[in-house]
Amino acid sequence: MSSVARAEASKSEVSRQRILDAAAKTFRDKGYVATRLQDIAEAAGLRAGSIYYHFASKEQILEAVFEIGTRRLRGSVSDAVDALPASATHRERIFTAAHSHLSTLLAQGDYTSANIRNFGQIPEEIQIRHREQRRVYEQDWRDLLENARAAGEIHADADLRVLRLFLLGGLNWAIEWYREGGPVGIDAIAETCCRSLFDGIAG
Amino acid sequence: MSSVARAEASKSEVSRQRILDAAAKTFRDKGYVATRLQDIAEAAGLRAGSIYYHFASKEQILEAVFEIGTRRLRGSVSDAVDALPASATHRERIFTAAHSHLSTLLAQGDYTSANIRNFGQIPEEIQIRHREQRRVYEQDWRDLLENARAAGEIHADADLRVLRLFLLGGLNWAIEWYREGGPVGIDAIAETCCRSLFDGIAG
DNA sequence: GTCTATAGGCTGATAGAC
DNA sequence: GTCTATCAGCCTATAGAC
Repeated sequence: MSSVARAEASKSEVSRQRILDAAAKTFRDKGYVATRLQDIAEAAGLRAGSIYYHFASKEQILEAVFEIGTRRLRGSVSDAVDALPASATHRERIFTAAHSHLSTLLAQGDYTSANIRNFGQIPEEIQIRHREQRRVYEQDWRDLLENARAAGEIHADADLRVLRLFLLGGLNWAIEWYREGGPVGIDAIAETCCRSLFDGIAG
Repeated sequence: MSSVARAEASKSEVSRQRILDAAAKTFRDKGYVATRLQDIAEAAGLRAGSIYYHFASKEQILEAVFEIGTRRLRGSVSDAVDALPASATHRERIFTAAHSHLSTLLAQGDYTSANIRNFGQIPEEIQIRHREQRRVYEQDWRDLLENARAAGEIHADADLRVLRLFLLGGLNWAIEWYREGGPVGIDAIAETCCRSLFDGIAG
């Protein structure tokens, strides 16, 4: 009976999800162009031709992965910051946001890191279509930093744009070197980066 | 007469150089896999087939670009730091290194940025072959930071590994957003990042 | 929904003329 | 040294059976 307001996902949705998961992982690891439909199909447990029942083209898979990646990132960070008590300092908010950003990137699936790693090298048309979505997330960060400065928690003459790009860039870069089970955990990275940036490393 | 101890480059060397320049730029912009021999040939002013007089394969072009990229980066940074007076503080050394790193990345050709942008997504075999070269450059940075800490210019309990990866990552990330003639220059970026990291941004 | 089979286009690489 | 011509292989996408 299809009228059960379906409590569980349809077969189609399950496959679609498997394809997206596999694509995100492979895009992240090898890059979009180097990824073959066959790679995605193998990892998703079906044949390459079957993908076209769910997606019209390889590009559409990329766009879906990107869309999910940015949405999840923004969602995680927003949720984490919103969960803080109203009494939280701006510094605490920024730390929480940074931690959530890093955690989403490194531990919560490949959509976000696939997005970040491939964005600069994909066809311009697709970049343009997804730039707006990115801008929204960046705006969240602008607000975080500006509010902190307005409250006097960041000194008045700081260049917030470069600061934002530097902080997020340094965190994003962890994609290139972080390994699960390695010498440093996600908490420690977020902690070190934020504390260093706020308090300085000078002895 | 070929015995003039050749003051100018041979025709072959000129073409080889043109190919490498074109390849570095295209690898940087579109990525290694998405770059066609034809793209390189067009930018270098010859036909795709002619490339094989100079290189045995596309992979060999990549390896040459990588080798040059890392060598130039290390050379620039070393030269800049060595040019400082012996009286320079460790902080000045680190700033100079950061500035030179950034400058090489953003203003001095595409070899270094092609390397940095593609490294994580190329075949593992090539990664391994070039990892040693990278390690040498990273060691330069380890030394810079450790010397600074030993001299008391970085506080004693700092996690230098994460700090190094954070700083270099934040600088490397500028590849993704820096535009020549944009609102912020290279000097300003290096200055903001280093000063923020050393002195902190807390108000 | 997923399969197999294959069309159609592109690209890295080679061969031989000049 | 560089060209043209071409081969061989691969990969996206489609068609039709089940």
